[in-house]
Amino acid sequence: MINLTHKNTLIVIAGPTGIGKTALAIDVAMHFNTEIVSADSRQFYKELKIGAAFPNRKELSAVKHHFIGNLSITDEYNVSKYEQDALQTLETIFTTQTTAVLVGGSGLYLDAVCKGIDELPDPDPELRESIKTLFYENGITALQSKLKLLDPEYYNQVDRDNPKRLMRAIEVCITTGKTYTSLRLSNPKPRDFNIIKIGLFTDREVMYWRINQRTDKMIKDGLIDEAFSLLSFRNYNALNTVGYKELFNYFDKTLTLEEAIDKIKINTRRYAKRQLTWFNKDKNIIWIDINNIKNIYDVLNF
RNA sequence: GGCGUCGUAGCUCAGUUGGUAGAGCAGAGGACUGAAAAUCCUUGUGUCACUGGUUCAAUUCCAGUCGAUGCCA
Repeated sequence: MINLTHKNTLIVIAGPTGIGKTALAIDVAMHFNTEIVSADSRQFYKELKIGAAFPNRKELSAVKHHFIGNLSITDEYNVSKYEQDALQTLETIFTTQTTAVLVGGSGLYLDAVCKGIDELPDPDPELRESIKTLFYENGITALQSKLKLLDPEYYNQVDRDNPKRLMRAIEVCITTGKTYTSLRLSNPKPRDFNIIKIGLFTDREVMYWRINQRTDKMIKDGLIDEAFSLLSFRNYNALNTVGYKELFNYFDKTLTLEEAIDKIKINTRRYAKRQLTWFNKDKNIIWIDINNIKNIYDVLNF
């Protein structure tokens, strides 16, 4: 049992994909008669209903959800915008409620709400293009030597073979005229609500079995048609997503349908593992076995 | 039934002119600040099918057995 002050409370529900976060969030939100804020970086996009495992119609009508299908795949969006949007939504919810539910599998997005992220510039599309061009034409070593000049300290810390991170750091240095290191403070921002973090887990075997089942169900529910209808948008970041990229390869005939489905399962498992790596680092998470899910109300009995 | 080919890591296979073996994939672990379902890093001991024989030494050569597969009947 957790002793809380008079402040409002945010109940965070985290965990790997397919573990049952959606159903639990709805249960908890109904219990507290409140609303749900989603922190799933793919459920934002209204075109990804099947592949991003949207809550179904019944679930959506049972509890008010925020950030489900609120964007289009062609929209530009990022964690920083999400942080602002989510905080504003929470503020609104807290005008009438003392409790709110935040649920999702995107660790970075969850953290953005819970502790904020540093003040950094949004990407400048033109600059980003030119840095990409540098990379495509001259390779990773060009990025490395550029970053070494701009921010030797960060250069010594980054995973230097990771083009995305090198590019972002270079981009920040150029647009601000400062080093990325000097801006990357990792200072948690104070929030004026209490946070209780719940993590859902189960045996690895069961988790993988659930993922496989869910993938097969998505296919049955029409994932192939959904992906096919989005084929012409494949270059948008929102479609660099498990479930779609593999089916695009099937449409390209570089994979058979069976291979594509297997690949979706494999990539989903890996995604789940990466999520666990992220969440396991967070010592504030109270872990609950999905077989004893009702225990959550002992934890939340405040 | 005869002849041939194959049987090595969870899977697909490489290799050892005889000194007990290595890739890809899968799996495992990790990182993570405006692309995050993204991106990146680390990680390979297994009765070399079984039983005998030759040999200082066999997964490797020989014989037999079993299993797979192809061709002929």
